[in-house]
Amino acid sequence: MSIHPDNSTCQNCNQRFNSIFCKAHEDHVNQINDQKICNVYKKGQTLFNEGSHPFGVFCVSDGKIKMSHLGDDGKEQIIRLVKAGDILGYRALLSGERYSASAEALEDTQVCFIPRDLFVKILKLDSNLAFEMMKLLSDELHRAEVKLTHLAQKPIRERLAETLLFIKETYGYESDGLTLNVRLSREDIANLVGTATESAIRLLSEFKKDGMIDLEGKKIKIMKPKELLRTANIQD
Amino acid sequence: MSIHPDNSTCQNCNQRFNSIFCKAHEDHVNQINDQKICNVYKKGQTLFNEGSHPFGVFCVSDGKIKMSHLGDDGKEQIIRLVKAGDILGYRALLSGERYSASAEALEDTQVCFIPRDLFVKILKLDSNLAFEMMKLLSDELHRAEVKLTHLAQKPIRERLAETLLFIKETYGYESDGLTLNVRLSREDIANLVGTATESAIRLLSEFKKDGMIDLEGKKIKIMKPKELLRTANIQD
DNA sequence: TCGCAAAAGTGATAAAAGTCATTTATTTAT
DNA sequence: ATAAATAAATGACTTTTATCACTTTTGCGA
Repeated sequence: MSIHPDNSTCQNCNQRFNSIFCKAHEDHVNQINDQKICNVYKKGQTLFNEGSHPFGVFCVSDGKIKMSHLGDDGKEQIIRLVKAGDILGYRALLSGERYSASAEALEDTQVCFIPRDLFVKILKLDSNLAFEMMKLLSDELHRAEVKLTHLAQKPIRERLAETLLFIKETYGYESDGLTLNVRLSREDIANLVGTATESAIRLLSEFKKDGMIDLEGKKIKIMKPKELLRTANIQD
Repeated sequence: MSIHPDNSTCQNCNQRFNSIFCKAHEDHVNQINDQKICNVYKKGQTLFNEGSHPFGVFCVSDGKIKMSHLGDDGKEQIIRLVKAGDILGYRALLSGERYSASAEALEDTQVCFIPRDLFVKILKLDSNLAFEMMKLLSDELHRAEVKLTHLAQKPIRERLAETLLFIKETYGYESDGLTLNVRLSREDIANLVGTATESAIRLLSEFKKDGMIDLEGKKIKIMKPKELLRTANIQD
């Protein structure tokens, strides 16, 4: 992954109008551009760890990241999949707490860091940005509440189908229009669904046998999206 | 429950400095006071229903409310317990969506309604209030993510113990310093834990047999908080 | 205060999901 | 290119939890 020249300033970032900063004042974007620190994280590298202090927020210009909690017995629960245009690290910063989740690159990823003080200052001055932030938090809260309800009430089969569709919504397809545009380990998929790795593996095999998906190593092809949606049994 | 004179204006509301409006500008509080509409909901009455449109936010001056999602098979999942000083209805309003949860009074409850336009206007003008709102949303998001992880990873026994402690944190004790200051049906407790009603009943009996709690109808006494905490097996 | 409906409680059973042990396949590093 | 390490897959078995059917208790309205 190379850093494209046109992507090296916030003003020209191809995620500019795809991000929370879409309605931010131009002056404020310029200030962010002046103070931001860009960085590349290799696949598997950690952006921050549960328990450490937030010094700012991260803005993803390219790549993919997973955010996860570590459960009491050391099992990881993936709580969010991050894509280009997303920001991360804001939850702990706004709560005034340490990070409650860790962030790890799922592939080589390019990220800009915006220092805490600048971000807070602009959030205070720019009510449009503040509103976008509140909307983002509200949407995330909604997602978390729905997931929580499904974890409490739906069987793993339905949750796995839902998770595959969620991955599709988040990262989309490769150019073939079938293959999910991310490589996740079976363990990651299980930690997204909230189940044992073996259970996720078994159900993926079933889905393949039923012809809903196709598996080829870590590639997952969605062959019958409608049947997958029916399997997910989503009402809302 | 009578309406206390000193409680009838926002300025004198005993929840004034216990609420999100603690840092709001005095002018803005006065405006809210002019436009607010106070109301009493009897036990079991509904403030709003999943699927309907939000026209403002509710601010609780006295009483208790449960907020819940209806799962696909009609089973309710309680996602939040609301107490005096809390606001509710902001999630859908800020997302620009319909309510994703219903709110029902757990006892006779006194609530003020703040119209949408006024709330949004003040939120735009008052960056202190906006920050409090962001903090509130971030805290709720954190709670939801932790709960989600525990639903995915912890057995029901631990989740029930955690739920009892959560009820204690939210509503506190009665004057005896032992009895949880709320009456919930076994079904409500099960819907909070995320389990079948029968399972909740069975485990509550076990907790009683172990001497951790005492049960007397809907009264729940916490006899051994430390052992309950140990049973909850909380690391964070 | 009686009678009825709803809630609480209990037991038996079934289903769902997790765990453990082992094999097979795939990466990764040398 | 090959060995070692890691991940995926599979089967047998156990544990957890839900479901169903039923009894008992409680609370509420007529």
